[in-house]
Formats: sequence, structure tokens, C-alpha cells
Amino acid sequence: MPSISIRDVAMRAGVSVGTVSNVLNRPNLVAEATRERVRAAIGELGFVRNESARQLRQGRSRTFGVVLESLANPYFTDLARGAEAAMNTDGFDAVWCTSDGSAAKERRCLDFLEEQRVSGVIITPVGLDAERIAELHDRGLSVVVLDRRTYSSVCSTRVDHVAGGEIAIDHLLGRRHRRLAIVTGPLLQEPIKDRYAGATAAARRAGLTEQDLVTLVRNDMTPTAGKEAAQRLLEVDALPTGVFCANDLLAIGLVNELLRAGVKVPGEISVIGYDDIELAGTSVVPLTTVRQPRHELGWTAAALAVAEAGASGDHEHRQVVLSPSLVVREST
Amino acid sequence: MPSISIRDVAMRAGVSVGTVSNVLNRPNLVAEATRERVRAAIGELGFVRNESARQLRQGRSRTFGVVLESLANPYFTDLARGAEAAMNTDGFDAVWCTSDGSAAKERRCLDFLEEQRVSGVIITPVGLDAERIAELHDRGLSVVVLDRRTYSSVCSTRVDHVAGGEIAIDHLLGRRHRRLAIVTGPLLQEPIKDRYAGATAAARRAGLTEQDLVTLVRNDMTPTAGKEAAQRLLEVDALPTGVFCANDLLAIGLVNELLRAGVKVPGEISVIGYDDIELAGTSVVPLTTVRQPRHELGWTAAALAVAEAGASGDHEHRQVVLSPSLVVREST
DNA sequence: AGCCTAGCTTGAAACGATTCACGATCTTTG
DNA sequence: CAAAGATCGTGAATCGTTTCAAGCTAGGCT
Repeated sequence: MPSISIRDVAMRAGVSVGTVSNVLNRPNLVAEATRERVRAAIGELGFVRNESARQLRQGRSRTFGVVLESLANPYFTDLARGAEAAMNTDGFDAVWCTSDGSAAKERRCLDFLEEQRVSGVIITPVGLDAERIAELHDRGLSVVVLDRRTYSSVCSTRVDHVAGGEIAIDHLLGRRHRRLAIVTGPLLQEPIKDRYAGATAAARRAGLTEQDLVTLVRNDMTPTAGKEAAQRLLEVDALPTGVFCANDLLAIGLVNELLRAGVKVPGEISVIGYDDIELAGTSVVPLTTVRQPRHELGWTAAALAVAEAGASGDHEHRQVVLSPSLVVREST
Repeated sequence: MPSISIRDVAMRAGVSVGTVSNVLNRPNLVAEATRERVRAAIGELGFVRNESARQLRQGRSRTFGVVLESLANPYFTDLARGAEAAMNTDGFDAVWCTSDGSAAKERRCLDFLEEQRVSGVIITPVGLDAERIAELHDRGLSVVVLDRRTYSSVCSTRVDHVAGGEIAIDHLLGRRHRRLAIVTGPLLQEPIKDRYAGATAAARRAGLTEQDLVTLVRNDMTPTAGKEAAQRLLEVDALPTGVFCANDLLAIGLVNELLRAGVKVPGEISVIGYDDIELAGTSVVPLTTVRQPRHELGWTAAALAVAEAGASGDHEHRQVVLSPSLVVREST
């Protein structure tokens, strides 16, 4: 019951604590016979290293914190997997926190992670100003910002959502659609704003006028919100023939509701989503969408974080931009 | 850069380290003036408590580990939220790990958590025998098993999936369906097996024969697997008129594929799912399903874990069983 | 024999917080 | 006015690791 410590192991194996520690951390320094004796003792006693003590001594832990907005969107799951995979290959662990889009909760997550003395943080900032980021940095944490343009003084990795928005609209335009609608989420979120910016830019470039381009802004980006958007759309006089939804969940809710209302997709309305989550491919009408390299995004973020944490002194911050791509299915 | 410690704060405020610690942990023991002086010093220096040191001294951390099979299913998100909420109200934190259904990864998660000296573990065991559970227990961890019947020597909380399976089939039978199909996932997973057991029991009880009840076992429980199941079903001579899918993702994939094939739902085939994830309500054909009280499940698990961790000596293990309920929508 | 070297092992000093028995002051009371 | 509480603060011991200078041994070299 009283936790087994390295000291107990040392006693059992008839060596000093220093030697046990060496077996654990630099086994090559220890003679074969001793090493085996210590390992045996560890096994017999069921010793488990106390990370708290290790961290205390080393000043920093072997884990990184990842602060995401939510885990509700399958999008994040892949990202998380990518990040975790990259961490693990370098012998680090990842710990997940969610801010639920609230600045207060985000702050709590960061406090928690700071108290844990994590090596670094990967974060999609919600209420985080550059100042607080710099502060984290000064405390010796490596910081990687996910999917945000506006933090230039740290490493970051993101998808080029402006390009993504353009791809979507260009695709619709390429299919001869001239009356378009954009269903988007909260424009305060940078990636969402960018998709919207890219989309409108592409539309304008093609000479579309204000009334050829309806915009619906929703607070959520859930299937339910998509459903409501469809209902709203159906109230409009002239139905658009092409719709770009800022994510797949919105698109799925929207398509489903349109179908329920008897509108043919893609017959009467073409719909394109964003993300390429698994469900996109298995909807009633498999969804054309803009794919984000989510796994790669997570992987890159983790790699950057690890690199910075390992760098001694001269570290150069990098901003890695990944490109989205078009996945054509049946909804357009 | 050299992390600010309690000692620096003490120096700055002109008090001893003991006093600073008291301000942090039992502020009522400290005179108002001193308390404020210390708080000011903390603020000015940007002191952040080092959890490693605290844990080392206290022998145990204020966090619990939660080991889930995956985060890919939205089902887990709610569960996680419920658990986190309960933890937070009691001043604890939760740390998430995923086993991805692999015993090896599960072991790694547990090692990680043990090294962190978490107060306890909430887990849906994958490759975990009662022995290892007991071992964790002996080491002073509180253990709560999620959604498994077979561990009687620890606290656990689960949904009565046998009842859930019965509810589903009884509902179909109630709608006069006599030729049924069950699409299920890996029967090695206890909850899945239970749903199946409940379903077949209900069918047998109603006098259905072998050939009135087709069973399709899939390895995954994803929309893609549901889609494949639909294709398989369409190859069968006599199409069943009612289908029970062991989760909503399967059901959604299946319904979508049926619709694509021109089969009317619920006109020709009725489908009932399991879980009641958000998507169930927003499908083309809103899905009838068996709802699990996920949030409550998470909450209960956390509450049990906290209770056990707080209990001194005489703790009685409890098994809490929650009931699923029927949500009727349009797919039946 | 005497000296080096290489290879192992040792043991004590951190790391930063918490705890607790014990002082130091200040009030109250008989 | 002395004794007895009350109220606050103190500082050393402690938790379990890692680290590192120093010690020991055995063997090789001159």
C-alpha cells in the first residue's frame, strides 16, 4: 500500500538508488548482471515510477497539452489521432483539454496545463490574445497555434481556408451555378471567416451580384443548424441552385432537410460541404466536399511542438500552411 | 525563466514558505493583511503552483484518468462531458486516454496514469482481466468500470443493454413486423453482445423462427459498415421489414444506402437504431432509436470514482444500472 | 611494482510544495 | 499583574526521483 519507491527496489536488489535510476534511464551504463537483478526486483515489487517526482526533478514533463474547442466534431478526432501518433513516436504523451469555445474554460485548461508543467501546448485559441501567448512562451513552454493566421510570433500550422472557400465556390461555378447560397457558422472563428472570405472573393471574381449570393449565418455548425438553414432557404423566393456549407455537419443537416421537403439534390440544388468527415461519404447523397488534411494537421502541430521543445536556444518559429482539396461526390 | 517557486513568493512578501502555502491551501489561517501581501506577490511574480511537487508531497493527484475505447463515436463525447462536469464540481480534473480497442494501448494508458499517480481510473476495459483491476485497486486507485457487467468487485455503472435490445425488437414487433434483421457489431464487446442477447430473446419470446431473423455481424460500427450491411441485406431473397441496428451510426449508413437503392424507409423497411446521437434526429428520415443516458452515465461514473477516492477505509462498491428508453421518430 | 584507464557503482544534493510541532505576540481573565 | 488562551508565523522534515562528482576494482601497460 505505501507506494513502492526506487529505494525499495534498490534495497531488494542490493544496489544504490542511483543505480536503479540508471537502469531506468541509461541502462547501458549498468553492468548486465546488475541490470537484470534490478529489473527482477522491479518486477517482483511491482514498482511503478512516480512521474511527479521525476518531473519535479527534471523541471518539465514529457507530456504536451492540446487545447481544442470541442471533441464533438469528428473533425477533431482525426486531428487528435495525428497529433498523438507524432507525439508517441518521439516518446511524448499528449493530454487533451476542451475549451468548449469559452475563454474562461480555455484559461482554466491553460492553468491546469501550466501547473502540470507540460513541455508545451498546442492550441486553437479562443479568447487568447498574443500577450498571453507570449507569457506562456516566456515561461519556457513551447506553443503551437492551430488553425489561426494571426499569431506570427509562434509556431503554427493551419489549413488555407481562403483557398478552401474558393475551391468550393469555383466548383459550383464550374457546374454552371449562378445563384448561390453560403451557409456559414460564427464568423468570429478565423477558419470560418476565411472560408467565407474565400467563397465571396471567388463569387465576386466571377461577377456574381449581391442578390445572386445569399448568406446565412448560423451560431452552431451542427446538423440541426443545417436543418434550420434549409428551412430558411426554402422560404426564399428564388431558390439558389448551389449551396456551400462551411462544414459537413451543416451540409448533411441541410441536404437531409431539403430531401425531406422534396427538393432534389443535386437535381435542383447542388450542395458542397467542408471537412470530408466519414459521414460525408455515406450520406444518402454522398457529399461533395472540401477535404482538410486533418491527420496531417495534427501530426504537423505535434512535430512542431516537439521540435521547439527539444531545440536549445536558437529556435526559428515556423508557420506551416496545408492545402485543402476537392472531393467530388454526388451532391453536385 | 527559472520557474518562480513558492520560495520566491515568500521572499517577495517577506514571509515564510509555510505561510505562502497556507495562503494557497488554508487562507483562513492567515491574517488578512499578510494574505493580501502574499496574493500581491503571487500576482506580481506570476507564480504558478507546481503540481508535480504538490502531488509528490501529497502522494496522490487531484486528477482522474478516463480510458475510453475511442473518441470517434459522438456517444463518448457526451459521456465525457458528463464525467468532466461531475469531476469539476468536486474540484477534480479529468484526463482522457483512448485505447482504440487494443489491449496493448490500454495497458500503456494505465501505465501512464499510474505513473501520474492519478486518484482513480474510469475505464471501459478491453483486454483487462479482473486480476489487473484488483492490482490497480491494491495500489490505492479507485476504479470505476464503465458499461461492463462482469466485474463485481469494483464500482461500476452501465446501461442495461439487454433491456435496450428488447425495447428495440419489441417496438418493431409492436408495429407488426415479423421478418426482422439485426445488424450488430463485434459480439466480443459486452454491451453489443447484450443488445444482441436482448434482441434475440425478445424475438424468440414472440415466437419468431430462425429464418424470420437474419443477423449480420459487422466488424465496425460506422456508417460505412451500415452501408455495407444494407448492400448485403438487399442480396437476400426476402427483404426483412424491420431492422435493428446496434448503434445509430450503423443505422444511418444503412438507411441512407437503402434509400439510395430505392427502398422506402419506413414504407418498406423500418429501422431502429441505438444511442440517440444528435445525427439520429436530423437524418433524412429521422431515426427511431433507443436512447442511452450518456451524460448521466458519465456523471455517475465520475461521482462513484470521487466518492471512492474520498472514502476512508470502509467503502462499499456499488453497481449502478441505468435504463435506456425508446425515442420514436419516423424511421419506423 | 606502480600507474592508468575504463567500467561500474555510490551517495548526497537538489527539485518545489505541504505539514506540523513549536515560537512569538496579543488578549482576555481571575 | 500573572497566567492562560487565541491567533499567526516559522522553518525543518519530507515526498521519490535524477544527477554528478567521486570512489572503487580489475586489468593493461611500462
